Amino acid sequence: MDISRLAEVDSCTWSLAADAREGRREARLYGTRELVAAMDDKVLEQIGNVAKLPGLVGPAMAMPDAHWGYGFPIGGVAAFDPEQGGIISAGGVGFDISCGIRCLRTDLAKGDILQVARKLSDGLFRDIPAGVGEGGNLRLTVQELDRVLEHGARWAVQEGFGEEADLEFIEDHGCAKGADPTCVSPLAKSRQLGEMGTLGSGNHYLEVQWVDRVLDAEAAEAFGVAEGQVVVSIHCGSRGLGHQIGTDFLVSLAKAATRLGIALPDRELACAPIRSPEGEQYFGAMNAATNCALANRQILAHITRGVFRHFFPKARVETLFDVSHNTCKPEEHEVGGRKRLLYVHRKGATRAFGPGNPTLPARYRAVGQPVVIGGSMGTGSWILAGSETSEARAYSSASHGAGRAMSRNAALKRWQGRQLVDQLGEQGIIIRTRSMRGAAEEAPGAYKDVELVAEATEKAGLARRVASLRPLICVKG
DNA sequence: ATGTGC
Repeated sequence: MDISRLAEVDSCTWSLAADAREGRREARLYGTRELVAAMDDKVLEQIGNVAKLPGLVGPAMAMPDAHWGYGFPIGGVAAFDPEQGGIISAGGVGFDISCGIRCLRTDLAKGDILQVARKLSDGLFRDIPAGVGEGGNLRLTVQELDRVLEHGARWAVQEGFGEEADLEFIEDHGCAKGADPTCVSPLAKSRQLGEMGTLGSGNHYLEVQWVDRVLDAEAAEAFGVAEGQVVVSIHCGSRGLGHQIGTDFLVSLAKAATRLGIALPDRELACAPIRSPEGEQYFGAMNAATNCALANRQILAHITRGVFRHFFPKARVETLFDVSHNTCKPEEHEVGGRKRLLYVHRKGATRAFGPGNPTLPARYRAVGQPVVIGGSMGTGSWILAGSETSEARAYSSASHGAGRAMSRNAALKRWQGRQLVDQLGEQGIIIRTRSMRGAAEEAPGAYKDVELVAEATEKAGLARRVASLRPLICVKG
């Protein structure tokens, strides 16, 4: 991107000035000069378009891992005031509603895994349903699914998938408020009846990792992680249900925008006022999809525990945290000296509440919310903590991953899946997948350097680095 | 992201 159009506010903050004639408010990109300059021009165009939407409060923002998405960039954050005509947008949440990462900490050491790595990868690959259209071991009725959509991970725990103690460490304690299954189409529900407890495809994965380096000893202790310790990260979302809701509401919100005379800078930014029938219906459906994703990750965490217990009967496998990456949440934030209720869209961005936030588990409250930056296949990941400055910087938001640097098609031309899997194997990283095409699309080289993203996230004041993770086993969707 | 794509 041509950064000469941007003002350098500080070394990690780049501003596209408001333009009254174009009806555009400020757009802001966070990241080092190198990361922002390497982003596609489309990121600037898209975040500039978001800055034209009604009821925006503060700048439209892009996180350091941002890249081109549908309407909003992935890595986009924007807050809207419902009392000022603020909108809600399906493109601002993303198709995979509440896609996110469940992070489990174990009391195992890297050496324990190395002794059984191949067999453990067999067990995970056998028991974790993964891949396009891959069904799970559950078949629900519509009535049962409605309970999933209302109660989220709580439903899963009640059904015997996991432990009550997991719920404290899930965003919203495992159940998103405002879910309304009656806003979800029969088609969206039917697509999900056989897909609870499945990983999906694309960038989704389950990874067994070890803690390579601790940078913040106090936060690491609060999070219960230490160097050499093994953790498991499960990255997945709301599967067919969330995708169908996104598809359904793009149409419904576009009609609402036309009816209400909202000028859309891009038709992919279909949206409706938060206080409108279509806006409220999308909010109800989106939260239902969030509960689907939270239940999905809860079931997968339970399956993972089962596989680990087979090899390590006494191992502790506890939920460190579960963060969503694709959400729109009503939150109170201080703007101009007063608290305001805002609907914060985070698309490919993590909520990152800072120290002292009363909704955080007591164990983490003093250090801030755990934030997981998921790396690309076979590279590193990071655990961070929400920082004091995150609220003022980005309504308490941070990066969610390495972020793509190259399209899937470009990656397919450049890499071969089998070769990548073999190369990573030589580095001691076991990749298990049913799709070599998917593996090529997910080539590490098609992503930004996660080290640079994590560093920039900290420098930009969005979250501070706690511990880096290195992969041992990766089950790819 | 996706019973991947009209």
